[in-house]
Amino acid sequence: MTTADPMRELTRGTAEILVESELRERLASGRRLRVKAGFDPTAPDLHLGHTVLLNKMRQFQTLGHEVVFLIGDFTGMIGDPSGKNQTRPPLTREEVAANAATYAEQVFKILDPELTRVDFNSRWMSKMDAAGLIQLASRHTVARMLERDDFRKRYQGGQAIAIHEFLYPLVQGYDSVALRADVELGGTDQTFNLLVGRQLQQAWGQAPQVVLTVPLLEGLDGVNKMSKSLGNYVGISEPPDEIFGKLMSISDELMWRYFELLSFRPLGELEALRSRIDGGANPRDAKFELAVEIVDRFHGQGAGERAREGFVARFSQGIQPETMPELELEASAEGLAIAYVLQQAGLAQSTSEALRLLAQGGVRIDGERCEDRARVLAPGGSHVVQVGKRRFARVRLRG
RNA sequence: GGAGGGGUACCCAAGCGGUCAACGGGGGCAGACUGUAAAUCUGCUGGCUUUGCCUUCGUAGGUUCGAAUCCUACCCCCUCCA
Repeated sequence: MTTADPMRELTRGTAEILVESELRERLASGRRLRVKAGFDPTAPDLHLGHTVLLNKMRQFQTLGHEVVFLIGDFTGMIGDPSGKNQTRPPLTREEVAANAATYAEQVFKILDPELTRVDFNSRWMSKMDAAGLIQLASRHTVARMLERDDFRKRYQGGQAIAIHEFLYPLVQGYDSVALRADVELGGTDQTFNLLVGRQLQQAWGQAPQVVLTVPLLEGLDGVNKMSKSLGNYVGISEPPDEIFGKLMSISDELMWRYFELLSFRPLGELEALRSRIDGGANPRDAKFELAVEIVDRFHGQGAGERAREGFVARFSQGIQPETMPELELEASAEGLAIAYVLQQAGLAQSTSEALRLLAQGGVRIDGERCEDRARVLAPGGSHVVQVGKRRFARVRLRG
């Protein structure tokens, strides 16, 4: 990343920068900027989609700016009953602390701990009294609140909007006032809230923060946003082989999107890589580079290369992986039916499904395809069972 | 308050007394082809002690030899009128 034109990298993969000229001015001032991003205090289990924002924070750190990782514990301790989350139970102080620790563990694989300030908005919000809150509320209008898409739809649709729901954007915006933020980062779904911050800062006589939003990362299917519930995600705590394998399964098109949003490699390098592929090089090798980089990031230097070697051995040469889930089953004298074993190993949801997989040739035992639904594994043995191309388990039969 | 339409497997959506574990599409899984790509093609897609049995079509009852299909009550959703 060159310091010659930081804007080029900072603009990379952004959805919107409001206002871009202001960002240029602040960067040009040479001042160390305070960059803020807010996070839910609920238990985090981060996937690559979340890291798009973290990567952007990291870029600012690399350029020498101060990054504030703000945990919205104040609202979390009250409990937010709004919107879809019908009843989100309030978090205790201990839970917030525990979640913050979990965040730190994951987040510092990307962010530089030395340059990150972890803060909690309860630090100032818990001190604000009713008068202060009303004063805060007086700085914003109902009409502007109703500009927010979901509020507007609910209002027009005759659905209830509780007063306190208006207070959340205000609190979030006030965080920027309290921190005197120069820049706030967030997902595109946060645009409205981030803009409230701008407005409130002006009301408090501060220069309004620059708002920079990043897009929601597409999941492995390349269509929907990455989310745990859709199952199209790569968790940053997953084992190296898993992360590597998942990344290898994405389409070539999506690969470039991931390079843009997830890779730390400078844009110039990516352009060079792209032209090599356009010139006829195997896109798979580019995908290797992406996967190695990502695995290294979360499992340490060298882990990516080991995952790549394992991957090549397994899929290009058909060798079994070294590590796989293991389990031990109690077997009777006559042994255990293969369908039952598959189900117990978690390779099939039910014995019916296991039988279907057998019929379709999707099952291998110790590397040999098995289509015999009546196959029985004898007690005392140990076998590697496999479903499809990438799901394995080592099963020992006690008996 | 009145009139009408609808609730079917992960999602959409047929079926309207037996041949329905339920057409078709999507999604998912497996196979072929590959670069474990994509696209394409093929098969599968409720459960089980699996050549048979058990449980599913909003909920609870009922009619019938037999119901997702008919009847009754109830719950929920949508549209129109007031």
